[in-house]
Amino acid sequence: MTSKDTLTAGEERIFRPVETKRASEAIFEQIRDLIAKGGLKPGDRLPSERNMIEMFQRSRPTIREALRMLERAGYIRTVPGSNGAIVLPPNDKNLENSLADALSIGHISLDQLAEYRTASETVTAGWAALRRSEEDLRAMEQLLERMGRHLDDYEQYVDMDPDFHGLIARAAKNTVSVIFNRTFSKLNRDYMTSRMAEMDGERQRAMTRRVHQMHETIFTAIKAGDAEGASAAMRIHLTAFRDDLSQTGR
Amino acid sequence: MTSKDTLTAGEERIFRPVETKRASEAIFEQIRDLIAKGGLKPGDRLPSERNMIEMFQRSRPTIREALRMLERAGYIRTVPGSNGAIVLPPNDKNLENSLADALSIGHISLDQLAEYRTASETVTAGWAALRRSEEDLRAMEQLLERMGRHLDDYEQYVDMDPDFHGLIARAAKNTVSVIFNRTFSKLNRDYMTSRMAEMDGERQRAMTRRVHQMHETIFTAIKAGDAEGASAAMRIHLTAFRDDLSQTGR
DNA sequence: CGCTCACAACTGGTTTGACCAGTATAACAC
DNA sequence: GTGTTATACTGGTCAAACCAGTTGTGAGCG
Repeated sequence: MTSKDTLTAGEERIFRPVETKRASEAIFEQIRDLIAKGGLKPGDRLPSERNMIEMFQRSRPTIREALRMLERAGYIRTVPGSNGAIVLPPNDKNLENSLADALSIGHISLDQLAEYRTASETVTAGWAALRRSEEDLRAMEQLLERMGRHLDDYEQYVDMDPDFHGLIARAAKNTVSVIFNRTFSKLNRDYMTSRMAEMDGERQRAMTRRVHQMHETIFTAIKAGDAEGASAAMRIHLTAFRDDLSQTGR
Repeated sequence: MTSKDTLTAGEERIFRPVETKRASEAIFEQIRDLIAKGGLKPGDRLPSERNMIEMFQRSRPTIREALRMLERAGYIRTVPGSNGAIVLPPNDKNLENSLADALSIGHISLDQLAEYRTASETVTAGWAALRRSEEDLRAMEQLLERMGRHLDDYEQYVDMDPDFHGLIARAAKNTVSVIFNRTFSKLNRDYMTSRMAEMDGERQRAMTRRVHQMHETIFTAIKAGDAEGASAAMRIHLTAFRDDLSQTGR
């Protein structure tokens, strides 16, 4: 307050942080956006570094910094000698990895993850009931039938579980659901199998059957176009499943 | 099959891919591991680039490539002039960036994103109503009051909107919600402002007021511990908001 | 003595030009 | 045809330099 007319620190929220672009950052964004918008499809090649020098009017180290960023973000892969970096297919590995990182660092607890997953897939199941195509239904029915043949082999069954949930996400016609679903599935899977391995055979079989029945219920609701029912069934399924697992002790 | 004793292409999964390390990659891993293992804590500074030249016995461009990767991965932040890159606290931008990247690379339409966001924040609002602390309520109330003073300046208002939703996510006590919320806000923001900029002043003000009223409603429900009400209000808010924006034409 | 201010010694951002070890391709010999 | 070999690329790396900005320091002022 005693300062003349200079702004002091600790100011109100009048200013937004100014983003001073690094050249490499700008190049990164340009290429990233082009890929995201489909201007560059998976398998396509970027120009060679020396060609990009002319295109971006920037030096090679600068361009290389941008390439390293793109690489880290999972957009491209560069191999020496081979002409130009290759655009990678959309891949959730990065997402899954960073989520896994956050998990291991301990910022996200398994409980919170499970809770969010339950909510997410509950909604997704509802959408699936409204939007599933005949093709979706066929795929689910087929998978369910296959899963039904493995009721006594929980490992096999658990292996296929993510696929079933994945089909639902696909049927929901929302890409965000699909991506998150895959991430959740992957993160939960190890946990799931290890917990089930602790059970005795009797319990494993009982649980597998319970799970399968819920899957059938969910499928029936989705087939009937019953969004409410599908959501409810999914919520019960995931909640019950969580309880089942946590009962195993610890 | 007819080849003598040489291995043909398309071989089985006998070999693991050999990883020929780039120098910058090796440096990246060294620093990343040091940070992950706690050898470098958030707030610490890396040595200056020129110092690292001697430590790693590598040239500056090489070291800079490693720094760009670390930056992209969310481990550090570099500011010009300031001595040495700063180690960031885990989880912060890291996850959001890879989430945003993964979302944008997956060719996700804004519609789908908005739909999922609506569902996600609806659930989150419900949790917030059940779990908000006094501190959470105070923060929301304060922010709402400040926002109420900018009803005629939609730019300012829109700027604070993500903060409000962020507070709700925080109150929901689910880290996944917080992270996703931030990601959604980030992705929606540019879109939002550009759409509102197309409106005439009258409409902007009317809309800002409508939005503010919904914010108040949501807050009231959360304060009252009314999960159903909070969820419902949030759903209405986001849905109405989407409709408002899409009316703008195109 | 304490404060201010200018200057030097940094910092990160960028460029240039060069070299190396590989790869792809096309011309060549067979 | 097939096999070989140049050659002209590619990415990976280095060195030295410049700029614009920050930080730290110390001289000089009050």
